[in-house]
Amino acid sequence: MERETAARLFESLASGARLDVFRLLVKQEPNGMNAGDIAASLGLPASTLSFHLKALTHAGLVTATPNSRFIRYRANVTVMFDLIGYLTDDCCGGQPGLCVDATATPCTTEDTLPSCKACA
Amino acid sequence: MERETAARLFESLASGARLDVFRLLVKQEPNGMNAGDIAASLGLPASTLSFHLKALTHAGLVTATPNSRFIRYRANVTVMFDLIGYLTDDCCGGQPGLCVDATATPCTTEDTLPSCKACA
DNA sequence: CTATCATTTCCATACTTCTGGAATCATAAA
DNA sequence: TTTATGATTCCAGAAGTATGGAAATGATAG
Repeated sequence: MERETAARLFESLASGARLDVFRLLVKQEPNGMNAGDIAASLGLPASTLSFHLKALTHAGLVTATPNSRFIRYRANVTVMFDLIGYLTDDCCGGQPGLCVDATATPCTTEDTLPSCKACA
Repeated sequence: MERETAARLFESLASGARLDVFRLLVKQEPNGMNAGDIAASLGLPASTLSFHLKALTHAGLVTATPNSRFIRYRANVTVMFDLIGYLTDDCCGGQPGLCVDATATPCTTEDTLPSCKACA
């Protein structure tokens, strides 16, 4: 991943409103939501939400697919995982056993999560 | 994690310079680096680097420990993993099998990575 | 005490982002 | 065609962020 791409992705998450939008869409995967439903769900004015949705889609964290008069927004979880991988890449210089022991459960199987690639 | 905390953390990563600094420190874990060495390594003016280090430490992603005339900076990987967990929390509404199948290797053991907690 | 060095703070300038009402666009139903 | 509705764009003011040279701070060595 390019550095400027990652910076743009993080910037698109650097506001409370956009975090709310993105996390809501992550929860709604893989169905997504219409802009109006997002606005109603979060209590945001339409123009404000549109501003933030544009930032998220332009960064690539969210996809927009028009459907008649509606536009369905979805979180792009692949990009999200790529971004996490970029952040944690070569963590601890690739030496195992140095990293934090954070407990968690992977998403689908035991080994499908991108993080700290070099620490294995 | 509080929403505003997460937004501040993402904002602290929303610039190419700060991404370079943080990723460099992630690689250097658990040793850290002095400000001067970071500046030399990345080719940044001292005042500019200080500005960005302040943003990272204020957000909590980086810790600073004075040591004689030097100040040693370290990446706070625990906060980083908490942030990843916040982003991926309740992914896909907690339903397994809906998420992307991203290939990766965990950091220390097979189950130490925080991500998509609800999808297990 | 003085010199030196690592780092931060100060400062002004330039630039970018955030917000939400009003206007606009686009699609679909009557 | 007219009307209603979902969604975006436009706009301007307010607020925040980035940059880097110069000055200040603070600690160590001689």
